[in-house]
Amino acid sequence: MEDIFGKIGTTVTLSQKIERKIEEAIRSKKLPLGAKLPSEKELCESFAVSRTALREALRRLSARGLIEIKKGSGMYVSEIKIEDAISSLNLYYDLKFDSNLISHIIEVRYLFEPEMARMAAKNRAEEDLLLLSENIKFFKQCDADNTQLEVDTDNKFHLTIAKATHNPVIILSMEPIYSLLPRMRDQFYGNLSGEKAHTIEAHEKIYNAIKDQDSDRAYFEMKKHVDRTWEVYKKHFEK
Amino acid sequence: MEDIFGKIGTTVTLSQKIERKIEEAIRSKKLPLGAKLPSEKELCESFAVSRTALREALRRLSARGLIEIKKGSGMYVSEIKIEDAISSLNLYYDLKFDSNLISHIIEVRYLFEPEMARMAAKNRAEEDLLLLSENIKFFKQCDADNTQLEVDTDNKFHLTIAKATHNPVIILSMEPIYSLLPRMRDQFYGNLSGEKAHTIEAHEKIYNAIKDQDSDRAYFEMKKHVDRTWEVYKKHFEK
DNA sequence: ATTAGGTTATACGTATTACAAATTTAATCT
DNA sequence: AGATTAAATTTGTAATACGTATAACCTAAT
Repeated sequence: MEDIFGKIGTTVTLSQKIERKIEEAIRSKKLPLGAKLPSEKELCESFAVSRTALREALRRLSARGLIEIKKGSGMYVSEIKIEDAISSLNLYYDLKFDSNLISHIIEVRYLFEPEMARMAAKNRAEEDLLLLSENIKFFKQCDADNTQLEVDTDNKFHLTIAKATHNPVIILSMEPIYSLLPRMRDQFYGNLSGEKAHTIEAHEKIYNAIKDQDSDRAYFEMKKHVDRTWEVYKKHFEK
Repeated sequence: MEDIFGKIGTTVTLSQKIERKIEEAIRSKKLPLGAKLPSEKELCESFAVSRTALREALRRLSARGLIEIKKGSGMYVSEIKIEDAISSLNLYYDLKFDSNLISHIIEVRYLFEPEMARMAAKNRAEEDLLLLSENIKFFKQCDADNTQLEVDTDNKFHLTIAKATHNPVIILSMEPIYSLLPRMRDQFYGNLSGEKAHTIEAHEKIYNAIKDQDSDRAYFEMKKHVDRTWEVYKKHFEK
């Protein structure tokens, strides 16, 4: 097929082209982490573009976390922070947030948390145990009227277990999900108050299994726990 | 705590302030999805800033996928695409990619895929079955020399199962992981050739279980499959 | 009445120039 | 040598101008 009349007006703007070029240099490690980019003036000359177009490209790159711009100093290749990596995902969930998404999130927890507890039992460090036990203690003496704090503490318990897997991929994958749970508080966690005693007991059993590095028991106890949470959720949702 | 000597030179640039203001308007739905933003000229007047600062803010927002800018037409609140949401995560993984990350990814698959197969068996549609069966057929008649294609096809099989759960949260969480697997091809999947017969058999068993909506069998067959993959990986890695 | 064609107003893309503000570097002084 | 000051460098903001894409409107020919 001859490409005589191929597209001309692809409307890929100049600043986007510049953005891609610099991004490619970073991805290919030609610009290693922490490296200082040439100044705006030099880059303008290299690319033969105006400062306007160049700067708009740089703004995009900094918005995505690839570079850090320091006034008066220069521009540096930045290590993408975890917050940057998941902020887009968080924003996505934030805008898509509705009851449908809630049930999907509950479902994911129901599905994955037992396996995560299993891995946490294998890989947990002393530090994780400390965090978990402190969390339980705090949860116990938590003001019963402060539902919000209770739910957040509960949520943190589960997130701590995710982190105790010491698998960064799991942590990154699950973090956006847990950061969404506080938003679900008002939606249905209101009737959690009657569950407090059970929650404490369940958390303690899970904690002990993880402490003993008993993977199967950690799995089993967590499964029991999320199964019950699931029931509570369903019951509440039927109203 | 008195904030007498709080930071002054936080160097929050003007364009960042503008960015936040517009972002907040979008998050709070004051600017609903698809809404047309005021023109640059009007926004400049509203915020009382120069076009330069405003445009740099807009570039950031568009880089993050919150708005879409159409030359000659205007700027519109954009539905954040899934690709936008996970592109940051992909970039993060891309830059962090090393043998350590590989083993963590394998571990995550090992951990979650059986449960995902279980859910897929429950929720799969006819369309999913078609995709899976076509994938298996394609894999069978795949040129044995073309390792790359084989691995990608294998990868796609598992991604299709993730999608067959019909849980968008799972899909979003797992997509970045699967998009990383092709990069692992050259690292260790080279010795997969001897596994082709087994892989086909395993995939068929998994497919049949999902087709029959036999959740437990889907879980079991998938677990057997990933366990073996794990063994192959470990064996290869010991070399 | 419909449609092809052109006109015009609007809106975003790029370029240029100028100056402000923060930082770094170099020079100067003690 | 160390501290202080001055100069140079670098990014941030502003203002103006022109290019180019889009959409709405108008006109004339079919």
